[in-house]
Amino acid sequence: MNLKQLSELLGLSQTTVSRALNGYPEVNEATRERVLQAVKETGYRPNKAAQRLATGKAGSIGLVMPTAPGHQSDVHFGEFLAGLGEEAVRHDFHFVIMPADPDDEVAALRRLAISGNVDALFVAYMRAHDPRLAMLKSLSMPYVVHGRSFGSEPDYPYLDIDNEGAFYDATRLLLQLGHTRFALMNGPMHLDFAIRRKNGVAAALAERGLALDENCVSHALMTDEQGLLAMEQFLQLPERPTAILCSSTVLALGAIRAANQAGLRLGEDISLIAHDDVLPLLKPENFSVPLTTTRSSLRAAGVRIAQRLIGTVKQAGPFPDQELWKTELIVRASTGPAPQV
Amino acid sequence: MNLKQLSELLGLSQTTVSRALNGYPEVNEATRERVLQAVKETGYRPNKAAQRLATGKAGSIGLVMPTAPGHQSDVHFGEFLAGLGEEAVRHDFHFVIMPADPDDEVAALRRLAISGNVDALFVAYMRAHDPRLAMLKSLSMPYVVHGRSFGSEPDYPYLDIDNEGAFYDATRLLLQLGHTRFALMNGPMHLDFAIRRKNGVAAALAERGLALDENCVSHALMTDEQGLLAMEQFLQLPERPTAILCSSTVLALGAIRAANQAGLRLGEDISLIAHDDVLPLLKPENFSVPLTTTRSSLRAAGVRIAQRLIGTVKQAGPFPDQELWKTELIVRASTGPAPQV
DNA sequence: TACATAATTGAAAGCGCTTTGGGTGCCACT
DNA sequence: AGTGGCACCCAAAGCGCTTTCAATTATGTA
Repeated sequence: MNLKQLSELLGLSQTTVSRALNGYPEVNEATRERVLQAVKETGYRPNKAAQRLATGKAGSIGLVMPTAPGHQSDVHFGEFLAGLGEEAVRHDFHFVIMPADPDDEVAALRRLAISGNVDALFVAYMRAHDPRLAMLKSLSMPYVVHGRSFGSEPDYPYLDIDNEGAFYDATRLLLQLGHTRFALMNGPMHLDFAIRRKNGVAAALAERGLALDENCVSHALMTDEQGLLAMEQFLQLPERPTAILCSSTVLALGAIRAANQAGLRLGEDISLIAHDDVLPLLKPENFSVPLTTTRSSLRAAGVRIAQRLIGTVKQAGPFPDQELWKTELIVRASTGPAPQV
Repeated sequence: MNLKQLSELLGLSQTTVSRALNGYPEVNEATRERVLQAVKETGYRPNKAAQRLATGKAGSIGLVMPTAPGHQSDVHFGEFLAGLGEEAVRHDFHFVIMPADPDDEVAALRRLAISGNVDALFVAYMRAHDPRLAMLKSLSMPYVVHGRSFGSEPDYPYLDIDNEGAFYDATRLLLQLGHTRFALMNGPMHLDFAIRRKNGVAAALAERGLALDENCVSHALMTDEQGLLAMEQFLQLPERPTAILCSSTVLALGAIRAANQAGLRLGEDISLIAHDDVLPLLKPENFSVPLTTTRSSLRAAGVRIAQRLIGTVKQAGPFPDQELWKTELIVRASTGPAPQV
């Protein structure tokens, strides 16, 4: 069933039927009713490809999903997608997800953009000096970046959390508790958030005349195994750290396992603060020793970015171009006074 | 840059350029080279919407993502998606993901199908007597179901794991270890896999003249919190179970926390077998007491389903219509002999 | 040399929709 | 009666591609 058939069925022109469906004012209410009725009975749905071809709009936002045979799926991705979806469903938008090898992301993004399949783009996993920014700017298609790109002029639309502030605050808390030996369990070094978090820690330490020992910094994929490994290394250091900052609750999972295996009590022998993306699977309050965290909901960020993206496509009013969300510092049992030596 | 511009640039007709690009044999190799060269230089990419309109094919597979403000994102979804993506990227396929309220899934699937945006459909989270099956059959669009629908004639294309067999085997193992009091921590009751797993347990117990006490069966969302709750209830039973079967490692996470809090030693006071979807985040071998599991990779299932879907669209068939994968029973430390009373 | 045949290329129709640029009545006002 | 304005409706062009059908040139064959 297509427009032509439907209009013939109704004895109307395609024009009128199309107008009736799209809410144009110049169609008689009675005929509009008739059309709507016929749509219900026939189950007619406009062909999206044709619609897009004719209007240039498709009601879809595009994103690239990094993937490869060895590539681990990322819980954070799913959670963020849930947020995007929650908002998209309200506007009858859908996603076009282009899987792409992580090495091929710029090209994949470009292909996606000029494929004509999407109205707007979303990009995440930002790196320092991210090459995708230049490409996006050249594209004349709305986009929003999740995160920022260290070293690039911040003149692009983004939503980010205050990573530096979060880790600055967390570090200060630990300093106040008397800790002096710190370790940072971070995400991959090239990622923007990792850089900023490290800077936040360093800044807070510097205020007390302390510095972050490079041996006490790990950069790795945010999996529990990497957390375990990193923690094991930290614990073997001659002056082992008593305060651990952790870029994800996933890493914390492994880190805590390592600490337990070493017979250390969390919140007493060793203190830990993790960043919490509010993953439904890993609630810090459910850890056997509830975790002190810096918190910011990834899902909420997804919702907000979808709002901005869809709003821009629909030309529904101006949105702030740059948003920086503060995180909350939530104190639970995994932090305590530095142990007396 | 579109076909017209490109062909003018080359002094060729759109026909020839199109044919050159799509690998038709009747075009001179020299001109094909010339076209390919121009494509490289200009960065031309065909408009997918137009392509789809003209051919009816779009190189995309569609799926519905259940979502709603309160709806928890599901790690399993992300992992499965990673599998689909791994295969899709090899064929330059993409996904169209339609977020939809869980109550609206049939309609959403229908909308997606007739939107003309996708070449094939994938559906998961199958229920007993699933209403989507009838709809899919009426659609004349390729689809593959992940899982099956209990109570429906199995005449649709699916890939499923042998849930009944898995839990039958697991139960038998525990029986052999001398356990007699069993509990099953299952997924939501209406889901197909939950029904079959329960049947598997019941079948194995029946062989020994045992039955599954309804008080020892929980049906809940597969989150760690629900696992905790369910376990707490089991432990309060007058005759508390010594053998726990768990539909997911996520549930097991909570269950184990509850057991620990009750001072029970896993693999000694209480034995547990969980089904392992091979989530990168939750490796059963990394649990403080490594978990005995029935294993089947969700991601591998994603890859395979993508293969079948894409293969069917590309008519690179034929593919088996029904596939039932056996699971592996992997014994680790969370199972031990039943404690002497 | 003449003619069938193969190898290339093009013109134009069509995919299903939106939208521009007219119509056609009908009414109120001069 | 003539004019302008309104409320409705329609024919047809166009979005960017594929594909049918036809035309042109090159290559053999008798």
